[in-house]
Amino acid sequence: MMNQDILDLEYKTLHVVMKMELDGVKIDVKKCKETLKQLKKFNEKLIRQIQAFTEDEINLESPPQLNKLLFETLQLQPEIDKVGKNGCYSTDKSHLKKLIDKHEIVPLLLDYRKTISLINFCKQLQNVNPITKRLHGQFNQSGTATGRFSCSKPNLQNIPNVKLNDGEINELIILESRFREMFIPKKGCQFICADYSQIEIRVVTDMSQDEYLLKAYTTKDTNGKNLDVHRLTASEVFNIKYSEVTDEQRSIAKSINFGLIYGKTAFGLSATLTEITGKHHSKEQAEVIMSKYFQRFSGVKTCLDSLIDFADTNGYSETIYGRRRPIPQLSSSKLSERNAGKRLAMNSPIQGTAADIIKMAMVACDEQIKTKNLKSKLVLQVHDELLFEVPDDEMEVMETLVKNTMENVVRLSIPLEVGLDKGHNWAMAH
DNA sequence: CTTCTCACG
DNA sequence: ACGTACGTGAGAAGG
Repeated sequence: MMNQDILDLEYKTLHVVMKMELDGVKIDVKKCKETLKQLKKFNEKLIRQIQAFTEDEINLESPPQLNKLLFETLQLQPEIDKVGKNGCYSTDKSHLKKLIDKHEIVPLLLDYRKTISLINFCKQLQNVNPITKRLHGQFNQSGTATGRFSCSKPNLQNIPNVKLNDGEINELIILESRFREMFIPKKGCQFICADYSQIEIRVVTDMSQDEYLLKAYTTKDTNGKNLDVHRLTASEVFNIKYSEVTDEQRSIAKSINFGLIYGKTAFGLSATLTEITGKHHSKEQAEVIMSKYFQRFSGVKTCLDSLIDFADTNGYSETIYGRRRPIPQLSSSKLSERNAGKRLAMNSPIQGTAADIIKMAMVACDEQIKTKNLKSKLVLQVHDELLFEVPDDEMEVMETLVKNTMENVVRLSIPLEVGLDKGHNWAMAH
């Protein structure tokens, strides 16, 4: 039986979600069509270039046919890779990237894949409702294992999110960066986009009461700004001064911090290290870093262990607010299944608590908007982010309302921080 | 119906 | 010895 608090939360959320679906979101269909045209042109060119390497036409969507082309006709070496269930070498992005210098067809294939994916996004975004002229995705409130939403028809939670660097010249990346620009507020309105900063790591901090994580979120640096968790992690793990952490070290620390949320192993970390640094890292090297991490962040270690213990004795995991997820894998006779169960036992309370918090925030924002008689509307939720369509004359009130409501909807032992952005499209570029 | 690939958090 | 990072949805191919 579900915890009554969570049940109440779901009932309140239901109402908010219903309005969000009915209101929908406005799409710049013109921009979408123009982008589609350019993508199709780009795609046709790529097909011509790729087919130049093949005798007879092959279907690029077919992994077996692509395998034949790459590893038989063109004689590429599939690098130490294992075969999948169909006896194929994987040709996904990460594997193709390793072959990028081996043959000129590889970058073409990568671009081809991207254009196909972007073309499909274009097609989906044009399906606006003929009456409302807006796009009404379905935010599925029940069904996920952790308490998150999912979204379908179309899925509005996986729209490409690419920020352009200055001087970017890659045409595909530029096209990709347009997708969030296609989401626009109705006339007389702007968007406010509010996202929780590192909410999952903050949840871990609260659950673990880890000394160093608490320090990261409660002390300020010399400029009066909050410490950067990843930088602090790097300085602890690599035994260096906070101010002397390099970008690469910070990046490694970041992948440790996110990895721990998923129950990453030394094997997985070694692969990440190899990718980040471009130099091979063994499992043993990764183990040294991991043990150093858990030695310093011993509160995190204790916390993760007790999450596993809890799920082991109860058969389910639980968020701070009492949302449960059954984890039958923990009693499996197969070790690999039990290990998978342990990862779920660590991850689910963390991801689930974050999901609980943003649901509470959605309800609280909705109540505030109602009592203040505002016309602002919630139009999208993307796990740790809320997008509001706000009339110009409500901008000022809404900015403080949204930020304060989200940051104070629950009281953890460290502050929750919300980043706020506003603009005339979802990309907030200008 | 399953597998692969790719987009998001 | 075992397999190796969690949670989603969409589209295409192949059995």
